[in-house]
Amino acid sequence: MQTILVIDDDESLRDTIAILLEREGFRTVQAADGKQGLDQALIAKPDLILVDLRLPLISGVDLCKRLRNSGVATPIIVLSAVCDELDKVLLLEIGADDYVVKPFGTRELLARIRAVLRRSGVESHKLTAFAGVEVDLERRVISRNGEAIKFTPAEYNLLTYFLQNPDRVLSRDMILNSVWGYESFPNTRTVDAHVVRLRQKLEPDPNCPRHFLTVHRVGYRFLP
Amino acid sequence: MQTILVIDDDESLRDTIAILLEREGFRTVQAADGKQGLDQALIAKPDLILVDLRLPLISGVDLCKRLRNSGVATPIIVLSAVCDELDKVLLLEIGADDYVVKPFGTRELLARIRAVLRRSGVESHKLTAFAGVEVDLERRVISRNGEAIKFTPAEYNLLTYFLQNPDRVLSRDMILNSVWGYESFPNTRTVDAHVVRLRQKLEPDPNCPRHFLTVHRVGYRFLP
DNA sequence: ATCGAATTGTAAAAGAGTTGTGAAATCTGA
DNA sequence: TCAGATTTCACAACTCTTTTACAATTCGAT
Repeated sequence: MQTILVIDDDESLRDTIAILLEREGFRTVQAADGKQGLDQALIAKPDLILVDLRLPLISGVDLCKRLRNSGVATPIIVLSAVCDELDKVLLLEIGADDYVVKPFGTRELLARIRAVLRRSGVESHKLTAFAGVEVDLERRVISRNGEAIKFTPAEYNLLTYFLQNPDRVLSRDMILNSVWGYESFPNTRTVDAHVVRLRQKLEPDPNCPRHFLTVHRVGYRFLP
Repeated sequence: MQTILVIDDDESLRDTIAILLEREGFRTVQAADGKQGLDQALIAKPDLILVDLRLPLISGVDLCKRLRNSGVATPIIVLSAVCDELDKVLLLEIGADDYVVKPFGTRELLARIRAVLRRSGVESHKLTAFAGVEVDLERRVISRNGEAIKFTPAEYNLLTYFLQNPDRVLSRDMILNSVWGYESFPNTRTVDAHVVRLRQKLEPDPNCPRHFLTVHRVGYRFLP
């Protein structure tokens, strides 16, 4: 769960934003002035900071500067009541990632938060299975040499199971239990059928598998 | 020359604003109630609308909703006598661009009008969903090749959710939670029904979707 | 080495489940 | 009450999964 720090001296706006964010599954921390904000930014270690430009004690601009100077890389979105005071160049210089002009729509705010989080987040949830083949768990996309390959749900589940258990001998029963669950009871041959399809889609030469190996009389083994 | 429609039941206030605006080089059109206002908004095609919240016949809130629902993207500034009745989030959800609390200074009003006009002009808040289709989050207007398309609230919400989560696999449950909220429990087929309508309205060929893709046994994925 | 029983590879058929969609039922706000 | 929006339903169309059948392979015992 991601935490967002909201720094604004307008309590009702803070609450509105907090409710909105919590409804969307974020955790929120609030601060009413720049000093509190700075403290919370360091203590609560939020994933993103929403900060008003005009703040008591320490202004939003100073807050950004100080955070950046202490090596805090948390993404920051600046809120501002006045369009004109938003010197975009300045904002970027002090290390803000985006800005929103008040009054703003909830959807706009959410969209910007998501965009910034996505940009700043650990760029990509990509996982390299083996030479040329990548699996993007978040997007549920599998690609070879950059080109997406279509997988059915069962194939996808089986592949990710192999990925999570590389280099181990996996019996058909283990595979059935882990991938198909305890509530369905397919034939063990089902596993074979799916492995065949994984090989056809992913092995450079499906006739001579180098990654999805058979372990005779036991099951299979995945070698990255 | 830019035209501004002023909707307020207080005739002397209307006149004051009109004189002020005309002195600044705007053309003005007036309306005394919500019904007239709606008519004028459609007939006079103003560049901006100033509207009081409390109006005879049709309230300011309804007026906004109706305009946005009929695909009118004209920027709207809401006037209100009471600060408290200004639920800012609500205002933005119904598609207002800014608000001014009565009594207001002429300088403030002019500044806000200019700011809104500037924003709505060049730096529009339009977001390109995909080829030919634009979504204006701020005004809740969706258009294809410049022509507005009517969307019901549920359709609009679903679309913006897709827009905010491009290229990700979204399960029906995720969609229900995010778009419908935790308090209603519609059937998962409801999602399908709405996706169908999005496709009918937005896909070049609804029979062969290129943007609203099905992820079998999981949900959907939006591809810009 | 060779045989044969067991195991695995594989295409294709059969089966199960999912999605698309129009229409009906239900809900909701004016 | 009515109109529009939303949700549910029913069934067709479709995709995916599982099974099946048979060929190919493995491997231990002759």
